[in-house]
Formats: sequence, C-alpha cells, structure tokens
Amino acid sequence: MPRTPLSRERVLRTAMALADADGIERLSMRKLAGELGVEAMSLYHHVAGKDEILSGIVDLVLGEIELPASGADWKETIRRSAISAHAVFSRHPWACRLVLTTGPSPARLRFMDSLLASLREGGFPPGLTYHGYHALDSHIMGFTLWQGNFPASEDLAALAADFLRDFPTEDYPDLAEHIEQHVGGSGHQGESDFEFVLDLILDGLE
Amino acid sequence: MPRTPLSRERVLRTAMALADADGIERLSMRKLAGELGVEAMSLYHHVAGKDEILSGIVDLVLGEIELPASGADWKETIRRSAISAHAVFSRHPWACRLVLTTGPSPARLRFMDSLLASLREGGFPPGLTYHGYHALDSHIMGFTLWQGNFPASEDLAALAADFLRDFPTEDYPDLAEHIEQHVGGSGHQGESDFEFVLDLILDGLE
DNA sequence: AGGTATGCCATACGCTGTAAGGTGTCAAGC
DNA sequence: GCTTGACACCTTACAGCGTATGGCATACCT
Repeated sequence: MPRTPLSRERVLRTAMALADADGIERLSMRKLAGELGVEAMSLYHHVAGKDEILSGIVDLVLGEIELPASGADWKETIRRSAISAHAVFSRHPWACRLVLTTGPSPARLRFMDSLLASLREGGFPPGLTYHGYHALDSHIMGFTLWQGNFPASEDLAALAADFLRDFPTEDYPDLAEHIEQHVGGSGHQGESDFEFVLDLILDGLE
Repeated sequence: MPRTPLSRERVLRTAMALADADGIERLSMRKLAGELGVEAMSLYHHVAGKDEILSGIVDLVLGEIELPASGADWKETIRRSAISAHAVFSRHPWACRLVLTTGPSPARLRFMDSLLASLREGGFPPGLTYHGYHALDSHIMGFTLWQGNFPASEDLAALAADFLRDFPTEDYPDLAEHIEQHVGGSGHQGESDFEFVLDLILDGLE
C-alpha cells in the first residue's frame, strides 16, 4: 500500500489544518510529520525549514482575503475587503500574529497594492493615500490581533469574576462597567466593533 | 566576596534589560541566570517560571505609560497618554507583542480604567465609550505592533530594492509609490503617522 | 552546639529545530 | 537480467529550551 507521496502543497495544507486545530504554538516539525505518516526530517525535502512553512501558511491565509475590486465605489469596496480580511483572520487567529514576524509575502504585497490602488482611484492624493493605507492596515491587523487574543466568552466570565473580586468595583468603576458590557454584551464583541472603528476611519478619511 | 543576593526585582530588571538588548525571543532562563552570575534553577526561588517573568516585565513596561490625567480636556489628555504609550512601546518593541499573550496585568487594568474614565468624563455615553475605548486601544497597540516589526531603515532599503527588481514597477505602480514614500520619507514613518490616525479617531469620536 | 531555614547548584527529563549520513525502492540503460 | 543511480524517506545525533527533583553550603535562632 503505497502512501501518497509528500509535496510542498500537502505539507503546507496539513500544517495549516494543524495550526487551526491546535494553535500555531503547538505546531512542531515532529507532529506535522506524524500527521503525514512520516518522520520529521522527511519534511526538509519539500520545504527549507520551519520558517518556510510558517511563511507558506501565512501566504495561504492571505490568499483567502477578498481584494478590493477596481472601479467600484472606493469606500464600499475597501469596506468589503477589510471585512473579508477580518473574517479570514478570525478563521485563522494565529495568522495575524505570523504576518508580523514573517516577511512580506506575495499575497501580502498584492493586498497592499490593491488597497492602495482603491484609495488612489477614490481620488486621494499620494500623501493622504499613504496615511489612509496605514490607518486601514493597522486597524485590520491590530484590531483582529487584539480580538484573537481575547479570552473566549466562557473564560471571560471567569476572568471577569476574578477581577470583580480582586479589584473592588468602587475603585475601578469605569473598568467594571466596560467588563460588564463585554460579558453581558448585547452583540458580544464581534463584527460590529470592528466595523464601528472601520467606518470611523473611512468617514474620517473622506 | 558575597554577591548581592537575587530578588524578584533584580530578576525582572535584568530580564527587561536583556530583552531590550537582544530581543525577547533570545531571552532564556539560562542566559538570564548567566547574566546574574547564577544557575538557571536559582531563578525559580524568586519567580514561578518563565511566564511570570514575561508578565512581570510587561507590567514594568506598562507602568512607564503616562496615564490620562483626570479633569483636564479629555481629548488632549487622551492624546498625551496615547503618545506616551506609543513612545514606551517603541522603547521596548517586544512588550507590545507580549501584552497580547500575557493576561491582563495590574498596570494594564489601571491604564484601561484611566482611559475609560477620561472618555466618560469627556461626556461620552456608555455605548460610545465602549467603542471609543476599543478604537483607541486597538490603534495604540496595533499600530505600534505593526511599526515594531517594520524593517529598520537600512533593511528597508534593501528590501525595497529587492521588491522593485522582482515585481516590475508597472505591475504594482501604487505599491511602488508607497514604498518610495517610505524609503525617501519626508518624515520617515515615525511619530507623525501614529498621530495622524490617532487624531482621525479622536476627531471621529468627537 | 544543634537544628532549621535560606539561597544556590547539579542532574535529569522531555521537548524543540535541524545537520549529516544511511537505507530501501524503483526506473532507465546496457 | 543485471547494474546503476536517483529519489524518498529514515536514523542518529547535537545543541538548545523550560523545569521537576533533590542536594549542599551558609547563616541564623534557640
């Protein structure tokens, strides 16, 4: 029974699945190899090393992002793309952190160019395009990153309880209020928060 | 010649200095111990483990941030604090990444509360305070994080040269323009970019 | 002087990424 | 049919990591 041979493609796909399932920090060469029914060193015939695997799966993730379409209304098209990016990073929370540490990948450059092009087409002069791009990119990455490390709602409840015990409400009234907004959140901390700030930036740029 | 004994304080201070000098990823228990003229296991009599060291030094860094003062003009006081936070994180680029992975520390909670209080004092209703806080916090962390992983200017020049060679300018005209803005940057990508988006958010909230 | 607490060290375990070299299988050429 | 060589995978080993366990010397209190 000959097993299907390895390939860069298969290695990266499996690595991505493993990162999604167990978290990126639990992804090791040995475990990835085991998942593929193979020993660790065999992977090195298809990828240069772990770094290449990491940048490889980041690129796969970035490729899932819907690029701002050319031609249409700049605000709406950028909005759609930003929300798509946020959704993609929410599906793969580890990717957001990796984008920062791995170098700029082809998919990243393509995204950057599309976003910049949309701004220019929207009539922004170079200077404002420059700043607008940074505002948007930093919001997409920063906010999502922040959200990805936010405790899951069950943990949050426990954490909030701890806090309210250790730090009496009367000393930190505003923080207590904020925490309650998170816990009892009408619309949990989800899409809407991201979009609120996104619109703030888009309207501000306009 | 009795050496000065270890202490939690001394361990954390040295860890911080080492992180500043070599980068957080090069900070190991063995190296930290060596720096203190001691073996690795001796550290465990003063801190519970590496995680506690990490959250400890993050807390030290967060403590350096100037809190929004109570009473004054909300916009100006938040602006000052945000810029202070940005400056602090620029001094300790590793800290920004760690804030996300270590749990909320006392200094973090204090900062959150002050920021929230300033917004409330500025007349914001609970809902807008909630969103405004996230917009500001996410910008401070996200933007600074992004900036911290940005290639140093000498590397940037090399990277930009690589890019302009591999990806012909005519295929990615907007990206090429953006890169040139970074390289030849009138005011490099420094304080001004951070403040531009900060003001965008502050004005938007207002 | 004896007991005990304190502060540090030595050893060891299981984990990591990966360099170097070995082994088995299979296709092409004579 | 046999040899040759390429290819895919494996074995072993090394240096490093965080840390559990237990030992030892000093210093203080009774």
